[in-house]
Amino acid sequence: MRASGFFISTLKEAPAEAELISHKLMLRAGLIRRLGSGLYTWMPLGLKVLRKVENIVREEMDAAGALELLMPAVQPAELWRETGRWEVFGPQMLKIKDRHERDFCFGPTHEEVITDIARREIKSYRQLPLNFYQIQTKFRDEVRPRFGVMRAREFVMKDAYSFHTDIHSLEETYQAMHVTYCRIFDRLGLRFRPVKADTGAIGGSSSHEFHVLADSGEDAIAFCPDSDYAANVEMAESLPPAVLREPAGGEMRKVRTIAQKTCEEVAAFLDVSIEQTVKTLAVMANGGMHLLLLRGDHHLNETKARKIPFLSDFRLASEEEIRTETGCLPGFIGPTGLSLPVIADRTVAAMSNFVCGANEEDYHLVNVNFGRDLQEPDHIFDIRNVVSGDLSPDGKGKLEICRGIEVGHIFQLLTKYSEAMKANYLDESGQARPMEMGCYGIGVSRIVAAAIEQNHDERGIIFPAAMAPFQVVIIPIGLKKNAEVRAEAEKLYAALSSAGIEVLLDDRDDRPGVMFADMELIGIPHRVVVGERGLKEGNAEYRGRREEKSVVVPLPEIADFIKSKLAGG
RNA sequence: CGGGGUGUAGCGUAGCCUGGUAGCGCGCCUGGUUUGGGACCAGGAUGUCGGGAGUUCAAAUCUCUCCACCCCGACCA
Repeated sequence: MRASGFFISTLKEAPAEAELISHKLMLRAGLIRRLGSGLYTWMPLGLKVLRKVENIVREEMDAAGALELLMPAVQPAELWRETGRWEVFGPQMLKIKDRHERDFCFGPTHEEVITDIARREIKSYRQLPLNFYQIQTKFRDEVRPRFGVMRAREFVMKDAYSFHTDIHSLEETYQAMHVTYCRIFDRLGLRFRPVKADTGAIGGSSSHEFHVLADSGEDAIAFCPDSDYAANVEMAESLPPAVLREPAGGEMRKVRTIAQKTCEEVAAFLDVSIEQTVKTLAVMANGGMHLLLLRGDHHLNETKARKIPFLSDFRLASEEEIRTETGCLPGFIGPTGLSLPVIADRTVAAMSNFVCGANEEDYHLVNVNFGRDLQEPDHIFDIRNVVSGDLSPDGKGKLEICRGIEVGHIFQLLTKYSEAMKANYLDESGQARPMEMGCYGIGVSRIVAAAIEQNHDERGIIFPAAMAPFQVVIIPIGLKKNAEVRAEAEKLYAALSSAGIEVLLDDRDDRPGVMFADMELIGIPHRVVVGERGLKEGNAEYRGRREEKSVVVPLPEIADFIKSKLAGG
């Protein structure tokens, strides 16, 4: 490709709307342009990158025996009413009406459609297992689209759905998809980690998310450096402390803590560590107030709390409710002297001589102990997020926390959809049985942003080879002025092109600095400069995108030199 | 949806408090000189100052209202 016949549209300054580095770079490099909130055009350059990702996904899915099809983006409401998700999915679904006032949606996902296909087409156990996939545009009316294509409303997704006679077969495909996903992300050159995930509203048993590791990731991941344990922080269990509760020390005392409301403030004010403090959260659930106890530096995990039957409908109590029940303000409440049910986190249950609110404005209690100053907690549960340094649930070390961008998610749906939609097959004995199902998603467009998030420097994008729009750029210096430069650049361009290498000839005849800066911003992995200076000695210059210095290569060798670089040399 | 903020040329922005003929950098166009890290000189084009209403002799500036976008939070197969 010649730059003069292509469309390169770079920006020196990033539009103010972009916050995240990948978003800024994608706009500056001219990969994408925004049309509206969460709506992006993939420009020719960006589309090349997107297609690279799609093709790798396609190749690996095909290799794993999955079959590509393409379902409609627009789906009739009837299907969604069958599974009850027309209402359940909520405002995230873009609902539309056709000219006959019939309800449709722009598909946010395709379980209903594929299950409809399955029930029509699959009759016999002899046809199973099957795994269908598509690469297609989805629309989810996100509460808050942000970060460019990272969390856009319209986006490209690969979604696969498998059908089985039994759970054993489902497990096999699930494992095969797990392996396939690892191969895909490996080929894309990404640093990633599969993590155990909450199965969420979609239901089913097992579920893994695949996260690209990046500081800007939206999800927190707890992982154990000494094993392959990794889980979404929402999901990771915090084990009870390994040490037993220490014996009670001095008398409980009431201390004045004027205007010191948060545990941080109280700890600093009393000059004790925050690990000695207990925070009390008042929640309304099951028709009454409950107190949740957490160590001062820990955070409530709502998902875990909701799994406790009598807290499933909890919400934080209002200031008014707290005042009525405890007689004081939030910030000074504590578990002593109240006849409200107390649910202690496992860590709190093992604490002694702690600091907590006194249920009196501007006062806290110190040296508080269960069994002495108040009764033992009514319930002990794991209700907090794990933090760095916690014991790994697999018993193999301590957890660390990192951030990740979710680029893949695999689920075992079991018969949730096949039962709702009567997708049955006949088994060996002629019995109708619901198919077991699995579902496997990859956020294709998001991968591009995630890759940039993970691979960039102050000059711009550094594309992994597998998704670079071009592998090599030839930059001639003085193209119009110097016939020899032109001839040699063309010769090299022809040689690399005919070798099937994706090469860009920057024939814009701009100043060298402009061409260098553009190509570095765009992130082309390999660069060859052909200029008067080198030609005098019969040389071209090569520089890798990650390298600081150029190397001089004799002209007759440059094509082979590039080929060996592309081969990984 | 709650809280905060922004909207001025393609991009980045000044001006707004204290009302008086809209400015700068980059980009773009023309001509010339340049050509190894985002050139220089000369000339030029581009603005319903987000929309509407109001106050005023006069509104980018003050008031009201609507819209769009961004940030934080809640949400997220």
